[in-house]
Amino acid sequence: MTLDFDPIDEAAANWRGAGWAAVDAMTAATSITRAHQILSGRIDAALAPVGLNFSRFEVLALLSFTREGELPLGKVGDRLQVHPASVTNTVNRLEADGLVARKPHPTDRRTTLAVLTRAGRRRVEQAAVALAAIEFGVAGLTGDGRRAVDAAILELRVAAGDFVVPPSQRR
Amino acid sequence: MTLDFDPIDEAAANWRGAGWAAVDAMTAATSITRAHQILSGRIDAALAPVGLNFSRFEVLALLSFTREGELPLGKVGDRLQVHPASVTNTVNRLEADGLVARKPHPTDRRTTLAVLTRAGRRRVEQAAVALAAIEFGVAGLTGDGRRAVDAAILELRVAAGDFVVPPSQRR
DNA sequence: TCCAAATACTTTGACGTCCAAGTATTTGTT
DNA sequence: AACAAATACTTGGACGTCAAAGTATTTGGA
Repeated sequence: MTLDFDPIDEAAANWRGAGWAAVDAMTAATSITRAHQILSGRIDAALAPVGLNFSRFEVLALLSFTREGELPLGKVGDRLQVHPASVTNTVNRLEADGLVARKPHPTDRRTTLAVLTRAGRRRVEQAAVALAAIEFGVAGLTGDGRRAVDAAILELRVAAGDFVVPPSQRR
Repeated sequence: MTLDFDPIDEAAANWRGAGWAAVDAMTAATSITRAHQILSGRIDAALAPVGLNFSRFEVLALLSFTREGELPLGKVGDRLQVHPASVTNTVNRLEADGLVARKPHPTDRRTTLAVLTRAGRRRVEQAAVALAAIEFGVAGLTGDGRRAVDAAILELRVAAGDFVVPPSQRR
């Protein structure tokens, strides 16, 4: 079911017709929402044969970048910006698949570490290859388009307080 | 917990360090994913006091743009690009709140129409005001940024086959 | 030293999404 | 006319997300 008109253009026309405000903001928000839908569909499809989904992959990748291949669950949530309950859930499933193990923190007994297993490391490599092969779902975006998206969204993320730009490297 | 570095830059550096491919594609995909997270959080927060969430709002808005305030459920799914099961679910809830009613299609008994109620029409107006007030969550994006996002994502949507540009209006 | 507050994680429950399968009805062919 | 295929929607199940509440442990005063 492919439409023969741009549904976002159509929505914008409807909003104007109804006299509703912030039409340009609406189209930007809708575009981003739809882009996310497209990407996440493609990414999960590419990861399914490898036995992962995007959240699980993100956790494995993050662990693989650390020196020891381990990180407290809380840090994982902070880095990936996901809710603690989601981290628990994701790590449960990774653990059930033997890709990660839980290990007590050596000095703080409140804390649990997620440790990448041998199998987890192999798996994340496969997944990275699979994702690169589909260009992370952004096939269809030119280099310029990708840079434009990165730059525009950087504004949004900074405004949302995702991170503080240190005074030394403001652009 | 605000980081003092850009987690996406950090991820890009890690990917390069690991020798993984398609780093620019990865950052574009991650940016879009994060932008979606930010927007959907803000939008749902703005709609909660009105008693809606974004999916429900989208259905009401779509109905409000039609001449009769009604549409077959299938059309709703096509326009909003959501799964039929999600439409059923969303309409169930809207119906439970008295914002929409189901009505049999006059000639095709397979088809069910969703009809906007008086209350539904009032509610969608309130919601539109609430969303305009927060600029659909894109506060932080300049006009240029919004246009850049729209244009770039348009490429992506066309490439994904969201709609076919009629030969008469190719740009 | 003691204890309230903060921190770290898990559990439970409400919702949202999708897929796959099931029911009802209509369409298109033979 | 008969019936297989397509269409429209619903149902049930698997998963993902978040919020709120619960448990355990550590921290930071008084």
